[in-house]
Amino acid sequence: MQTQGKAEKSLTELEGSTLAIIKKDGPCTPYHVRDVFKCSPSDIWSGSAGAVYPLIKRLCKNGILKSKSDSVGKRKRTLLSLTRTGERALKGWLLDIESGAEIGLDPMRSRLHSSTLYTKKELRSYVKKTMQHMMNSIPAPKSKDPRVAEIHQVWLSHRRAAVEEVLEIILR
Amino acid sequence: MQTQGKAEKSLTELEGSTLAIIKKDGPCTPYHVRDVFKCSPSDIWSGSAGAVYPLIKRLCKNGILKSKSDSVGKRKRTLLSLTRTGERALKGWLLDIESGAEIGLDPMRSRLHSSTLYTKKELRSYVKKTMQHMMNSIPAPKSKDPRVAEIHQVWLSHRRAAVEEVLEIILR
DNA sequence: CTGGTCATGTAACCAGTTACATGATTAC
DNA sequence: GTAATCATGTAACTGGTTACATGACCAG
Repeated sequence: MQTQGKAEKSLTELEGSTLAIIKKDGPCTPYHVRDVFKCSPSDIWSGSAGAVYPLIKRLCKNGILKSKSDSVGKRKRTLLSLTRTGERALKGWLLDIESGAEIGLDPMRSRLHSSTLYTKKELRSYVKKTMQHMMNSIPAPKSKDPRVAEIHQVWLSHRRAAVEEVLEIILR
Repeated sequence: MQTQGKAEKSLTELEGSTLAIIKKDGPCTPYHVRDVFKCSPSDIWSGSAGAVYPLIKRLCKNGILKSKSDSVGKRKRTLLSLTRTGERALKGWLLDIESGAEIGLDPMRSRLHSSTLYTKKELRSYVKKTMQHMMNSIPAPKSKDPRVAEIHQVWLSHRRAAVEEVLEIILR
């Protein structure tokens, strides 16, 4: 039983992330939101125009976001911010236990669950190369907050540790 | 430059996982493939009929899978196996470094990148509850191989460790 | 004056979702 | 006999993708 009038179905990951970006980076343009997704370390969200603009239009229509026109010189733009409903929805997303507990998608995990399809040699070499590639080429999300980069590195290290421990189990 | 005649675009995660299932579990039905996805620890793939049957039809048409009719009593079914092309495609997927290095989607990671939107108390409590929920209620993929359950537990523990270390950084 | 960035959007397409529909077989 | 499971599929919908298109502004 919600106290809400409307059905208030909970936000998707893309919607929640979008609201979080807009909340953090103040009134900002859809272009900026796209940019954040484009520079994110995961390639799950391409941040394509065809995804972001319609999404934002939808959120505005649902009263989650409000937009206001602005211009810098002759160049026009739209500044987005959260409505009160939007703030509530974001809070709900941030504190959603079921969703947060979800293990999501990890391509290496999928592959290791099929470890019987590799030879041991193959697997060892594959894991080594892949983890090397990850450490060298997955970019941190760009942020003014210096901790974001640090946190990113911690994530990568833990992922590597997990993969290597699983590899041990498989090979032992 | 491929030695292939056909374009051979690489498999998606769902396609690769599907081939891996069929390869591991011998000639099997689409129904079985669905079942594996339905019981997987991640809810990324629902294993809905509307996803699996068309996917398999597609893979058959592309010469990746071959199907053969079978019946148990009056009940008809289709048994799937990989073609030679399919074996090659699967190998390619299993050994794809770029894809394996991808960090994919992790709902908790997304949220922790927006840690400034929580109060410290809120965040501590959220993480604790969420990790508890994960350890208690994310099912291991069902498999005859006993290591699969063990590996699953290792993954969960590492994920918790990662989340907790990141939390330390945020709160310090 | 050219290339990069800021800025917004659309169109065709694709792959997944939920919900529906059917029917045989097996276990209680 | 009835509920669960095995088995296959479709239809309407949703929400992403790539590719295309336009235009202002700024730095060299």
